Amino acid sequence: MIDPRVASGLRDLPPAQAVPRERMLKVLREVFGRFGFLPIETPHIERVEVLTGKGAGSDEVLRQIFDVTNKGGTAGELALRFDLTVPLARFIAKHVEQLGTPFKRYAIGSVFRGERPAKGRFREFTQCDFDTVGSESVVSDAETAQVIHDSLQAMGVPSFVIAINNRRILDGLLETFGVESRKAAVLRSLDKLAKVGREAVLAGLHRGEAEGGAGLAETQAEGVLRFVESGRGGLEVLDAVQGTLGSNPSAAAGLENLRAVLGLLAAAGVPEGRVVVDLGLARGLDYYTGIVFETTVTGWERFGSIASGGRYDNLASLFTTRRLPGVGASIGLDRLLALLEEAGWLGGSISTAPVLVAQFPGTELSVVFSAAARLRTAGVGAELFPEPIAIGKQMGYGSTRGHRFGLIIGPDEATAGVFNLRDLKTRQERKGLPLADLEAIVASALNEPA
RNA sequence: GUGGCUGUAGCGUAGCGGUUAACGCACCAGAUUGUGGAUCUGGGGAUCGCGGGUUCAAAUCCCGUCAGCCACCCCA
Repeated sequence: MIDPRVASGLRDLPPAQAVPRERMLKVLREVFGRFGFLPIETPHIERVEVLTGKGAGSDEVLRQIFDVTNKGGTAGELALRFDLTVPLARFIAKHVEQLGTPFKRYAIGSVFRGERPAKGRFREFTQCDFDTVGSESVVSDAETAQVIHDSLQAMGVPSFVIAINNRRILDGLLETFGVESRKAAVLRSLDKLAKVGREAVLAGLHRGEAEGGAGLAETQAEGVLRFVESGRGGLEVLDAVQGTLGSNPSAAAGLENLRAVLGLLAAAGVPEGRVVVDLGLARGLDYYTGIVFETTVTGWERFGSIASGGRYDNLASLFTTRRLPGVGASIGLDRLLALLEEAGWLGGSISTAPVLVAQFPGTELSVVFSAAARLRTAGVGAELFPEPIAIGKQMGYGSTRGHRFGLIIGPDEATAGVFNLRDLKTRQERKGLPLADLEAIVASALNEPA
Protein backbone atom coordinates (compact mmCIF):
# COMPACT_ATOMS: atom_id res chain seq x y z
CA MET A 1 0.00 0.00 0.00
CA ILE A 2 1.15 3.48 -0.76
CA ASP A 3 0.63 5.99 2.01
CA PRO A 4 -1.98 8.45 0.69
CA ARG A 5 -0.59 11.40 2.62
CA VAL A 6 0.42 14.70 1.04
CA ALA A 7 3.75 16.40 1.66
CA SER A 8 4.35 18.99 4.34
CA GLY A 9 2.44 22.23 3.97
CA LEU A 10 0.20 20.89 1.19
CA ARG A 11 -3.38 19.77 1.64
CA ASP A 12 -6.51 18.31 0.09
CA LEU A 13 -9.69 20.34 0.18
CA PRO A 14 -12.90 18.37 0.75
CA PRO A 15 -16.20 19.89 -0.44
CA ALA A 16 -16.83 21.53 2.94
CA GLN A 17 -13.81 23.73 2.21
CA ALA A 18 -13.74 23.74 -1.57
CA VAL A 19 -17.34 24.92 -1.94
CA PRO A 20 -17.00 28.07 0.21
CA ARG A 21 -13.69 28.70 -1.46
CA GLU A 22 -15.28 28.60 -4.92
CA ARG A 23 -17.95 31.00 -3.73
CA MET A 24 -15.33 33.43 -2.49
CA LEU A 25 -13.41 33.27 -5.73
CA LYS A 26 -16.56 34.12 -7.58
CA VAL A 27 -17.15 37.11 -5.29
CA LEU A 28 -13.58 38.32 -5.75
CA ARG A 29 -13.77 38.14 -9.55
CA GLU A 30 -16.95 40.15 -9.40
CA VAL A 31 -15.46 42.83 -7.17
CA PHE A 32 -12.24 43.10 -9.18
CA GLY A 33 -14.23 43.28 -12.38
CA ARG A 34 -16.48 45.99 -10.99
CA PHE A 35 -13.40 48.23 -10.68
CA GLY A 36 -12.30 47.49 -14.21
CA PHE A 37 -9.56 45.00 -13.41
CA LEU A 38 -9.13 42.35 -16.10
CA PRO A 39 -7.91 38.80 -15.59
CA ILE A 40 -4.59 37.49 -16.88
CA GLU A 41 -2.95 34.09 -16.58
CA THR A 42 0.75 33.33 -16.42
CA PRO A 43 2.47 29.94 -16.05
CA HIS A 44 2.92 28.30 -12.65
CA ILE A 45 6.48 27.61 -13.73
CA GLU A 46 8.84 30.44 -14.54
CA ARG A 47 12.47 30.54 -15.46
CA VAL A 48 14.58 30.78 -12.31
CA GLU A 49 16.30 33.84 -13.74
CA VAL A 50 12.98 35.68 -13.77
CA LEU A 51 12.09 34.76 -10.20
CA THR A 52 15.45 35.54 -8.65
CA GLY A 53 16.17 38.71 -10.57
CA LYS A 54 19.25 37.25 -12.26
CA GLY A 55 21.15 36.39 -9.12
CA ALA A 56 20.34 39.73 -7.58
CA GLY A 57 17.37 38.12 -5.82
CA SER A 58 17.32 38.15 -2.06
CA ASP A 59 18.53 35.18 -0.06
CA GLU A 60 15.00 34.85 1.21
CA VAL A 61 13.66 34.22 -2.28
CA LEU A 62 16.37 31.70 -3.01
CA ARG A 63 15.59 29.92 0.21
CA GLN A 64 11.88 29.65 -0.48
CA ILE A 65 11.90 28.71 -4.12
CA PHE A 66 10.91 25.26 -5.40
CA ASP A 67 13.04 24.01 -8.25
CA VAL A 68 11.42 22.13 -11.08
CA THR A 69 13.41 19.73 -13.20
CA ASN A 70 12.30 18.10 -16.39
CA LYS A 71 14.27 15.20 -17.77
CA GLY A 72 16.44 16.40 -20.59
CA GLY A 73 16.08 20.03 -19.59
CA THR A 74 18.74 22.17 -18.03
CA ALA A 75 18.96 21.59 -14.28
CA GLY A 76 18.16 24.63 -12.18
CA GLU A 77 16.56 26.49 -15.06
CA LEU A 78 12.93 26.38 -13.93
CA ALA A 79 11.09 26.94 -10.66
CA LEU A 80 7.57 27.35 -9.30
CA ARG A 81 6.41 30.93 -8.88
CA PHE A 82 6.43 32.14 -5.26
CA ASP A 83 4.16 35.12 -5.83
CA LEU A 84 2.17 36.75 -8.62
CA THR A 85 3.93 40.10 -8.61
CA VAL A 86 7.17 39.00 -10.24
CA PRO A 87 5.26 37.20 -13.01
CA LEU A 88 3.25 40.40 -13.44
CA ALA A 89 6.46 42.39 -13.86
CA ARG A 90 7.69 39.99 -16.51
CA PHE A 91 4.28 39.95 -18.21
CA ILE A 92 3.93 43.69 -18.33
CA ALA A 93 7.47 44.16 -19.60
CA LYS A 94 6.75 41.79 -22.43
CA HIS A 95 3.28 43.03 -23.38
CA VAL A 96 3.11 46.68 -22.38
CA GLU A 97 3.36 47.87 -25.99
CA GLN A 98 0.17 46.01 -26.88
CA LEU A 99 -1.68 46.66 -23.64
CA GLY A 100 -0.95 50.32 -23.08
CA THR A 101 -1.15 52.00 -19.70
CA PRO A 102 -2.68 52.37 -17.25
CA PHE A 103 -3.11 48.62 -17.14
CA LYS A 104 -5.31 47.08 -14.46
CA ARG A 105 -5.16 43.35 -14.08
CA TYR A 106 -6.02 40.72 -11.55
CA ALA A 107 -4.54 37.26 -11.25
CA ILE A 108 -5.73 34.41 -9.09
CA GLY A 109 -3.69 31.28 -8.68
CA SER A 110 -1.45 29.04 -6.65
CA VAL A 111 1.95 30.16 -5.54
CA PHE A 112 4.57 28.01 -3.84
CA ARG A 113 6.96 28.70 -1.00
CA GLY A 114 9.37 26.31 0.66
CA GLU A 115 8.61 27.64 4.12
CA ARG A 116 8.13 25.92 7.40
CA PRO A 117 4.33 25.51 7.55
CA ALA A 118 2.35 26.86 10.48
CA LYS A 119 -1.19 27.87 11.19
CA GLY A 120 -2.62 29.68 8.20
CA ARG A 121 0.65 29.16 6.42
CA PHE A 122 1.08 26.72 3.59
CA ARG A 123 3.61 25.77 0.95
CA GLU A 124 1.03 26.03 -1.78
CA PHE A 125 -1.56 28.74 -1.41
CA THR A 126 -3.75 30.88 -3.59
CA GLN A 127 -3.08 34.55 -4.02
CA CYS A 128 -5.63 36.91 -5.43
CA ASP A 129 -3.63 39.82 -6.78
CA PHE A 130 -4.82 43.01 -8.36
CA ASP A 131 -2.59 45.83 -9.55
CA THR A 132 -2.75 49.08 -11.45
CA VAL A 133 0.39 49.59 -13.53
CA GLY A 134 1.46 52.80 -15.19
CA SER A 135 -0.11 55.40 -12.97
CA GLU A 136 1.13 57.33 -9.99
CA SER A 137 -2.27 58.74 -9.21
CA VAL A 138 -3.62 58.81 -5.70
CA VAL A 139 -6.80 57.46 -7.28
CA SER A 140 -5.10 54.10 -7.71
CA ASP A 141 -3.76 54.19 -4.16
CA ALA A 142 -7.19 54.83 -2.70
CA GLU A 143 -8.83 52.37 -5.05
CA THR A 144 -6.50 49.63 -3.92
CA ALA A 145 -7.65 50.04 -0.33
CA GLN A 146 -11.22 50.26 -1.49
CA VAL A 147 -10.98 46.99 -3.41
CA ILE A 148 -9.59 45.27 -0.32
CA HIS A 149 -12.44 46.71 1.68
CA ASP A 150 -15.17 45.80 -0.79
CA SER A 151 -13.77 42.31 -1.27
CA LEU A 152 -13.69 41.41 2.40
CA GLN A 153 -17.07 42.98 2.89
CA ALA A 154 -18.53 40.96 0.01
CA MET A 155 -16.97 37.76 1.30
CA GLY A 156 -18.72 38.29 4.61
CA VAL A 157 -15.73 38.96 6.87
CA PRO A 158 -17.44 40.47 9.91
CA SER A 159 -14.83 42.93 11.12
CA PHE A 160 -11.41 43.91 9.82
CA VAL A 161 -8.94 46.77 9.77
CA ILE A 162 -6.85 47.94 6.85
CA ALA A 163 -3.69 49.58 8.19
CA ILE A 164 -1.96 52.04 5.88
CA ASN A 165 1.29 53.91 5.95
CA ASN A 166 3.58 55.56 3.45
CA ARG A 167 7.19 54.57 3.02
CA ARG A 168 8.09 58.17 2.26
CA ILE A 169 7.12 59.21 5.78
CA LEU A 170 9.49 56.59 7.10
CA ASP A 171 12.15 57.78 4.67
CA GLY A 172 11.74 61.28 6.03
CA LEU A 173 11.96 60.01 9.56
CA LEU A 174 15.18 58.15 8.87
CA GLU A 175 16.68 61.16 7.11
CA THR A 176 15.82 63.37 10.03
CA PHE A 177 17.66 61.06 12.40
CA GLY A 178 20.47 60.56 9.90
CA VAL A 179 20.06 56.80 9.74
CA GLU A 180 18.99 56.25 6.10
CA SER A 181 21.84 53.84 5.61
CA ARG A 182 20.35 51.47 8.15
CA LYS A 183 16.90 51.66 6.55
CA ALA A 184 16.21 47.96 6.07
CA ALA A 185 17.26 46.97 9.58
CA VAL A 186 15.39 49.87 11.18
CA LEU A 187 12.18 49.12 9.35
CA ARG A 188 12.42 45.46 10.17
CA SER A 189 12.69 46.28 13.87
CA LEU A 190 9.90 48.85 13.85
CA ASP A 191 7.55 46.53 11.99
CA LYS A 192 7.57 44.23 14.98
CA LEU A 193 6.41 46.75 17.54
CA ALA A 194 2.89 45.42 17.92
CA LYS A 195 4.19 41.90 18.18
CA VAL A 196 7.21 42.05 20.49
CA GLY A 197 6.71 45.27 22.42
CA ARG A 198 8.70 48.45 22.83
CA GLU A 199 11.62 47.09 24.87
CA ALA A 200 12.42 44.39 22.34
CA VAL A 201 12.21 46.86 19.47
CA LEU A 202 14.45 49.31 21.28
CA ALA A 203 16.97 46.56 21.88
CA GLY A 204 16.81 45.55 18.25
CA LEU A 205 17.40 49.11 17.07
CA HIS A 206 20.28 49.59 19.43
CA ARG A 207 21.97 46.24 18.96
CA GLY A 208 24.96 46.25 16.65
CA GLU A 209 24.56 45.35 13.02
CA ALA A 210 26.78 42.36 13.47
CA GLU A 211 24.18 40.82 15.79
CA GLY A 212 21.34 41.54 13.39
CA GLY A 213 20.40 44.89 14.92
CA ALA A 214 20.22 48.30 13.34
CA GLY A 215 23.17 49.80 15.19
CA LEU A 216 21.49 53.03 16.24
CA ALA A 217 22.64 55.22 19.10
CA GLU A 218 20.30 55.14 22.07
CA THR A 219 18.92 58.60 21.42
CA GLN A 220 18.29 57.75 17.79
CA ALA A 221 16.58 54.50 18.68
CA GLU A 222 14.42 56.17 21.27
CA GLY A 223 13.50 58.98 18.92
CA VAL A 224 12.57 56.75 16.02
CA LEU A 225 10.51 54.49 18.23
CA ARG A 226 8.72 57.37 19.95
CA PHE A 227 7.68 58.67 16.57
CA VAL A 228 6.27 55.38 15.41
CA GLU A 229 4.51 54.81 18.72
CA SER A 230 2.69 58.07 18.40
CA GLY A 231 0.79 56.96 15.41
CA ARG A 232 -2.15 54.69 14.94
CA GLY A 233 -5.42 56.30 14.09
CA GLY A 234 -6.98 58.74 11.65
CA LEU A 235 -6.19 62.19 10.34
CA GLU A 236 -5.06 63.40 13.77
CA VAL A 237 -2.02 61.15 13.47
CA LEU A 238 -1.07 62.84 10.22
CA ASP A 239 -1.55 66.26 11.79
CA ALA A 240 0.81 65.35 14.62
CA VAL A 241 3.49 64.20 12.20
CA GLN A 242 3.07 67.36 10.19
CA GLY A 243 4.49 69.23 13.14
CA THR A 244 7.56 67.07 13.62
CA LEU A 245 8.49 65.98 10.09
CA GLY A 246 6.55 68.38 7.91
CA SER A 247 9.65 70.26 6.82
CA ASN A 248 11.13 67.13 5.32
CA PRO A 249 10.09 67.00 1.63
CA SER A 250 9.83 63.24 1.52
CA ALA A 251 7.73 62.98 4.66
CA ALA A 252 5.54 65.86 3.49
CA ALA A 253 4.78 64.05 0.25
CA GLY A 254 3.90 60.89 2.13
CA LEU A 255 1.63 62.76 4.50
CA GLU A 256 -0.17 64.48 1.66
CA ASN A 257 -0.72 61.13 -0.03
CA LEU A 258 -2.25 59.49 3.03
CA ARG A 259 -4.39 62.52 3.70
CA ALA A 260 -5.77 62.35 0.17
CA VAL A 261 -6.36 58.61 0.38
CA LEU A 262 -8.29 58.91 3.63
CA GLY A 263 -10.36 61.69 2.09
CA LEU A 264 -11.22 59.67 -1.00
CA LEU A 265 -12.11 56.57 0.97
CA ALA A 266 -14.41 58.59 3.18
CA ALA A 267 -16.01 60.05 0.06
CA ALA A 268 -16.50 56.52 -1.26
CA GLY A 269 -18.40 55.61 1.87
CA VAL A 270 -15.81 53.33 3.47
CA PRO A 271 -16.78 53.34 7.15
CA GLU A 272 -14.53 55.26 9.49
CA GLY A 273 -12.26 52.99 11.47
CA ARG A 274 -11.98 50.43 8.71
CA VAL A 275 -8.83 52.14 7.47
CA VAL A 276 -6.30 53.39 10.02
CA VAL A 277 -2.93 55.03 9.66
CA ASP A 278 -0.20 53.01 11.36
CA LEU A 279 3.18 54.75 11.27
CA GLY A 280 4.92 51.56 12.33
CA LEU A 281 3.73 49.60 9.35
CA ALA A 282 6.68 49.04 7.05
CA ARG A 283 6.31 45.67 5.28
CA GLY A 284 9.39 43.67 4.58
CA LEU A 285 9.31 43.72 0.82
CA ASP A 286 11.86 46.26 -0.20
CA TYR A 287 10.29 47.18 -3.53
CA TYR A 288 7.55 49.25 -1.92
CA THR A 289 8.16 52.97 -2.22
CA GLY A 290 4.89 54.71 -1.37
CA ILE A 291 1.69 53.72 0.36
CA VAL A 292 1.61 50.28 1.98
CA PHE A 293 -1.35 48.21 3.17
CA GLU A 294 -1.85 45.40 5.61
CA THR A 295 -5.17 43.93 6.68
CA THR A 296 -6.08 41.91 9.75
CA VAL A 297 -9.36 40.43 10.92
CA THR A 298 -10.42 41.89 14.25
CA GLY A 299 -9.77 39.42 17.04
CA TRP A 300 -7.74 37.16 14.74
CA GLU A 301 -4.58 39.23 14.39
CA ARG A 302 -2.44 36.19 15.17
CA PHE A 303 -3.29 34.83 11.74
CA GLY A 304 -1.32 37.71 10.31
CA SER A 305 -2.21 39.75 7.30
CA ILE A 306 -4.89 38.45 4.98
CA ALA A 307 -4.58 41.20 2.39
CA SER A 308 -1.62 43.42 1.81
CA GLY A 309 0.31 45.34 -0.77
CA GLY A 310 1.59 48.75 -1.67
CA ARG A 311 2.98 51.09 -4.25
CA TYR A 312 6.20 50.51 -6.13
CA ASP A 313 8.07 53.04 -8.24
CA ASN A 314 9.36 50.78 -10.88
CA LEU A 315 7.98 47.32 -10.98
CA ALA A 316 9.61 45.90 -14.08
CA SER A 317 13.05 47.45 -14.00
CA LEU A 318 14.61 43.99 -14.24
CA PHE A 319 12.88 43.35 -17.53
CA THR A 320 12.62 46.68 -19.33
CA THR A 321 14.09 50.16 -19.35
CA ARG A 322 10.61 51.59 -19.39
CA ARG A 323 9.65 52.93 -15.99
CA LEU A 324 6.42 51.36 -14.80
CA PRO A 325 5.10 52.57 -11.46
CA GLY A 326 2.15 50.80 -9.94
CA VAL A 327 0.17 49.91 -6.90
CA GLY A 328 -1.64 46.75 -5.92
CA ALA A 329 -2.39 44.21 -3.26
CA SER A 330 -2.91 40.54 -2.73
CA ILE A 331 -5.68 38.79 -0.85
CA GLY A 332 -4.60 35.59 0.88
CA LEU A 333 -7.62 33.46 0.25
CA ASP A 334 -6.36 30.27 1.90
CA ARG A 335 -5.32 32.04 5.06
CA LEU A 336 -8.66 33.81 5.17
CA LEU A 337 -10.51 30.52 4.71
CA ALA A 338 -8.44 28.84 7.42
CA LEU A 339 -9.30 31.74 9.70
CA LEU A 340 -13.02 31.71 8.91
CA GLU A 341 -13.16 27.98 9.41
CA GLU A 342 -11.42 28.15 12.78
CA ALA A 343 -13.67 31.03 13.81
CA GLY A 344 -16.72 28.98 12.87
CA TRP A 345 -17.87 31.58 10.36
CA LEU A 346 -17.87 29.30 7.39
CA GLY A 347 -21.23 27.52 7.80
CA GLY A 348 -23.90 27.28 5.17
CA SER A 349 -25.00 24.58 2.84
CA ILE A 350 -22.38 22.94 0.69
CA SER A 351 -24.90 21.49 -1.74
CA THR A 352 -24.73 22.93 -5.21
CA ALA A 353 -28.07 21.48 -6.27
CA PRO A 354 -31.12 22.51 -4.25
CA VAL A 355 -33.31 19.57 -5.25
CA LEU A 356 -32.66 15.92 -4.46
CA VAL A 357 -34.73 13.68 -6.72
CA ALA A 358 -35.31 10.40 -4.91
CA GLN A 359 -35.19 7.12 -6.73
CA PHE A 360 -38.22 5.36 -5.37
CA PRO A 361 -38.00 1.56 -5.39
CA GLY A 362 -40.45 0.36 -8.03
CA THR A 363 -40.73 3.61 -9.96
CA GLU A 364 -39.77 3.45 -13.61
CA LEU A 365 -36.26 4.94 -13.73
CA SER A 366 -36.96 7.04 -16.80
CA VAL A 367 -39.65 8.95 -14.91
CA VAL A 368 -37.31 10.34 -12.27
CA PHE A 369 -34.38 10.65 -14.67
CA SER A 370 -36.43 12.88 -16.95
CA ALA A 371 -37.84 14.87 -14.02
CA ALA A 372 -34.29 15.73 -12.93
CA ALA A 373 -33.35 16.62 -16.50
CA ARG A 374 -36.35 18.92 -16.87
CA LEU A 375 -35.41 20.80 -13.70
CA ARG A 376 -31.84 21.32 -14.87
CA THR A 377 -33.02 22.54 -18.24
CA ALA A 378 -35.12 25.07 -16.37
CA GLY A 379 -32.01 26.20 -14.53
CA VAL A 380 -32.71 24.43 -11.25
CA GLY A 381 -29.91 22.29 -9.85
CA ALA A 382 -31.20 18.74 -9.38
CA GLU A 383 -29.41 15.63 -8.16
CA LEU A 384 -30.91 12.19 -8.78
CA PHE A 385 -30.03 9.70 -6.07
CA PRO A 386 -28.23 6.86 -7.83
CA GLU A 387 -29.51 3.89 -5.81
CA PRO A 388 -33.12 2.73 -5.23
CA ILE A 389 -32.66 2.33 -1.47
CA ALA A 390 -35.14 3.04 1.35
CA ILE A 391 -36.71 6.42 0.73
CA GLY A 392 -35.91 7.62 4.25
CA LYS A 393 -32.22 7.05 3.65
CA GLN A 394 -32.37 9.16 0.56
CA MET A 395 -34.08 11.99 2.42
CA GLY A 396 -31.43 11.72 5.11
CA TYR A 397 -28.71 12.02 2.50
CA GLY A 398 -30.32 15.15 1.08
CA SER A 399 -30.79 16.61 4.52
CA THR A 400 -27.19 16.20 5.65
CA ARG A 401 -25.84 17.50 2.34
CA GLY A 402 -27.96 20.60 2.57
CA HIS A 403 -30.39 20.02 -0.28
CA ARG A 404 -33.43 22.23 0.12
CA PHE A 405 -36.10 19.88 -1.23
CA GLY A 406 -36.60 16.19 -1.78
CA LEU A 407 -38.64 15.31 -4.84
CA ILE A 408 -40.57 12.05 -4.56
CA ILE A 409 -42.35 10.14 -7.31
CA GLY A 410 -43.48 6.69 -6.12
CA PRO A 411 -45.25 4.18 -8.35
CA ASP A 412 -48.66 5.60 -7.30
CA GLU A 413 -47.63 9.18 -8.11
CA ALA A 414 -46.11 8.09 -11.41
CA THR A 415 -49.41 6.49 -12.41
CA ALA A 416 -51.36 9.57 -11.37
CA GLY A 417 -48.92 11.94 -13.07
CA VAL A 418 -48.09 13.83 -9.87
CA PHE A 419 -45.12 14.37 -7.54
CA ASN A 420 -44.47 15.18 -3.89
CA LEU A 421 -42.15 17.99 -2.83
CA ARG A 422 -40.67 17.59 0.63
CA ASP A 423 -38.98 20.44 2.49
CA LEU A 424 -35.99 18.71 4.02
CA LYS A 425 -35.66 21.22 6.82
CA THR A 426 -39.24 21.49 8.05
CA ARG A 427 -40.28 18.00 6.92
CA GLN A 428 -43.40 19.50 5.39
CA GLU A 429 -44.45 17.68 2.26
CA ARG A 430 -46.70 18.97 -0.49
CA LYS A 431 -48.35 16.02 -2.14
CA GLY A 432 -50.08 15.35 -5.44
CA LEU A 433 -48.62 18.28 -7.36
CA PRO A 434 -49.15 17.99 -11.12
CA LEU A 435 -46.03 16.66 -12.83
CA ALA A 436 -46.86 18.72 -15.90
CA ASP A 437 -46.09 21.91 -13.95
CA LEU A 438 -42.92 20.53 -12.33
CA GLU A 439 -40.55 23.32 -13.33
CA ALA A 440 -42.85 26.18 -12.38
CA ILE A 441 -43.85 24.68 -9.06
CA VAL A 442 -40.30 23.89 -7.97
CA ALA A 443 -38.98 27.25 -9.13
CA SER A 444 -41.61 29.10 -7.17
CA ALA A 445 -41.01 26.93 -4.09
CA LEU A 446 -37.31 27.80 -4.27
CA ASN A 447 -38.17 31.47 -4.24
CA GLU A 448 -39.86 31.14 -0.89
CA PRO A 449 -37.67 32.02 2.09
CA ALA A 450 -35.97 28.95 3.53
C1' G B 1 16.95 27.19 7.51
C1' U B 2 17.43 27.24 13.58
C1' G B 3 15.27 25.85 18.42
C1' G B 4 11.06 23.62 21.27
C1' C B 5 6.29 20.71 21.96
C1' U B 6 3.12 16.89 19.95
C1' G B 7 1.71 12.25 16.86
C1' U B 8 -3.25 6.23 19.64
C1' A B 9 -9.83 3.89 14.66
C1' G B 10 -12.70 9.27 10.01
C1' C B 11 -12.59 13.19 14.28
C1' G B 12 -11.66 14.23 19.66
C1' U B 13 -9.31 11.67 23.62
C1' A B 14 -7.86 7.69 27.78
C1' G B 15 -3.98 4.29 28.64
C1' C B 16 2.42 6.21 29.78
C1' G B 17 6.92 -0.93 30.71
C1' G B 18 3.33 -6.35 31.70
C1' U B 19 -2.50 -10.67 29.65
C1' U B 20 -7.36 -10.04 23.51
C1' A B 21 -5.54 -1.13 23.50
C1' A B 22 -10.50 1.83 26.24
C1' C B 23 -14.24 5.87 25.57
C1' G B 24 -17.23 9.77 23.07
C1' C B 25 -18.75 11.48 18.26
C1' A B 26 -19.19 9.80 13.30
C1' C B 27 -20.20 5.36 10.25
C1' C B 28 -23.10 0.61 9.13
C1' A B 29 -27.30 -2.85 10.40
C1' G B 30 -31.90 -3.95 12.99
C1' A B 31 -36.35 -2.35 16.00
C1' U B 32 -39.42 0.76 11.62
C1' U B 33 -39.92 -3.61 3.76
C1' G B 34 -43.93 4.59 0.99
C1' U B 35 -40.57 8.90 4.00
C1' G B 36 -34.37 11.24 7.13
C1' G B 37 -31.25 14.25 11.92
C1' A B 38 -34.27 11.21 18.58
C1' U B 39 -34.03 6.49 21.46
C1' C B 40 -32.64 1.46 22.06
C1' U B 41 -29.89 -2.96 20.42
C1' G B 42 -26.07 -4.96 17.64
C1' G B 43 -21.74 -4.29 14.25
C1' G B 44 -17.34 -2.91 11.35
C1' G B 45 -13.03 -0.13 11.85
C1' A B 46 -6.20 0.96 15.02
C1' U B 47 0.12 -3.83 12.80
C1' C B 48 -0.83 2.81 18.83
C1' G B 49 2.72 8.18 12.22
C1' C B 50 6.87 5.27 10.02
C1' G B 51 11.87 2.76 10.71
C1' G B 52 15.40 0.95 14.00
C1' G B 53 17.18 0.00 19.09
C1' U B 54 16.91 -1.30 24.68
C1' U B 55 14.07 -5.27 27.41
C1' C B 56 11.83 -11.76 29.16
C1' A B 57 8.02 -8.00 27.70
C1' A B 58 7.21 -1.44 24.24
C1' A B 59 1.46 2.43 22.50
C1' U B 60 4.44 3.27 26.95
C1' C B 61 11.90 4.04 27.30
C1' C B 62 16.02 5.60 23.50
C1' C B 63 17.60 7.13 18.45
C1' G B 64 16.32 8.40 13.51
C1' U B 65 12.63 9.94 10.10
C1' C B 66 8.00 12.04 8.43
C1' A B 67 3.91 15.17 9.70
C1' G B 68 1.39 18.97 12.74
C1' C B 69 1.82 23.03 16.17
C1' C B 70 4.80 27.17 18.66
C1' A B 71 8.96 30.72 18.64
C1' C B 72 12.87 32.94 15.34
C1' C B 73 13.00 34.33 10.16
C1' C B 74 9.82 35.71 6.56
C1' C B 75 5.12 36.41 4.74
C1' A B 76 -0.84 35.54 2.22
